[in-house]
Amino acid sequence: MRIGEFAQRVGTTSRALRFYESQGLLTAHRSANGYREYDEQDFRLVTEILTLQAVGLSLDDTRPFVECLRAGYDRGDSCADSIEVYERKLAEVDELVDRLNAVRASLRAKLATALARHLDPCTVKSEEF
Amino acid sequence: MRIGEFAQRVGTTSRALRFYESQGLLTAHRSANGYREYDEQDFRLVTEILTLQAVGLSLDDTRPFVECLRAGYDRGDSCADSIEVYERKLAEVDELVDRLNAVRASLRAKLATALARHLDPCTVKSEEF
DNA sequence: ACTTGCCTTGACCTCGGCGTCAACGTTTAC
DNA sequence: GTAAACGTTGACGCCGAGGTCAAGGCAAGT
Repeated sequence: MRIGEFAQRVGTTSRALRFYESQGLLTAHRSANGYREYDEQDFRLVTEILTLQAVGLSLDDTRPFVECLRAGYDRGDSCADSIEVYERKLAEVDELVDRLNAVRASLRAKLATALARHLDPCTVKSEEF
Repeated sequence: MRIGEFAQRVGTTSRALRFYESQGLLTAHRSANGYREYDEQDFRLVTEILTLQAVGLSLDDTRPFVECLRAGYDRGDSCADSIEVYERKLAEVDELVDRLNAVRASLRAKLATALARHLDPCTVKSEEF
């Protein structure tokens, strides 16, 4: 199958597929005229990439999963490197959520104080922050 | 005070100050030789910018706050536009936290499944995902 | 006079993940 | 035969918030 139809079936664009290839994630076969040809295996690789991106992994983070599939495992996360990425990413997300919760609290406090001051500019003056 | 010392005192860099000026957030006075001069008012403006950036506001989002201060209010969030930014940003953060929590759950599930499979490849086979 | 250290503007670099365009070759339908 | 609709590579654009030169102007100490 050629790149355009393949891209549509797998749910991405030709440009993205060429980009993944330029990053070394894919290695497309070429037909006689130089056109890229994609098969079932490529479908699994690209699906893995897109699924992982959807949960926030960077392209580079998907590399171990893709290599794991290419090594013959039936799942991208059957290899130790992939597990490590899961764990690292999970820690990153945890930390980000914590930071964002702090930010949220801070924003709520600022908003509440500003609104209070807006409603009653005199009584709130000296106790803020 | 000139830009270098001012930057150091307020806790940023000369480059950042020039950038804020290029974005229309600051309007520095110039001394006879063309050097920028900063005063107490600038200190308050820049402090406001940095404080808001620290809680995740974009530079552009700090604009209403800065304008509010320049309009003579003693707080950057004394104006309606600033309050709106608080509310919008708070909603954004809320949504982001929700999304990240979903991502975290998904990652945890993937990790748990992959680890289980790793430990015991046979029993887990048909119940995953 | 000379060096050092500040200042000025302008312009390009960074990062991720492609989008978009240019200029050209191939396949396919009419 | 020819035009539409594919494909190819290469190169530049985008987003935010500045970093990092480069080339030159000023001020001050020795």
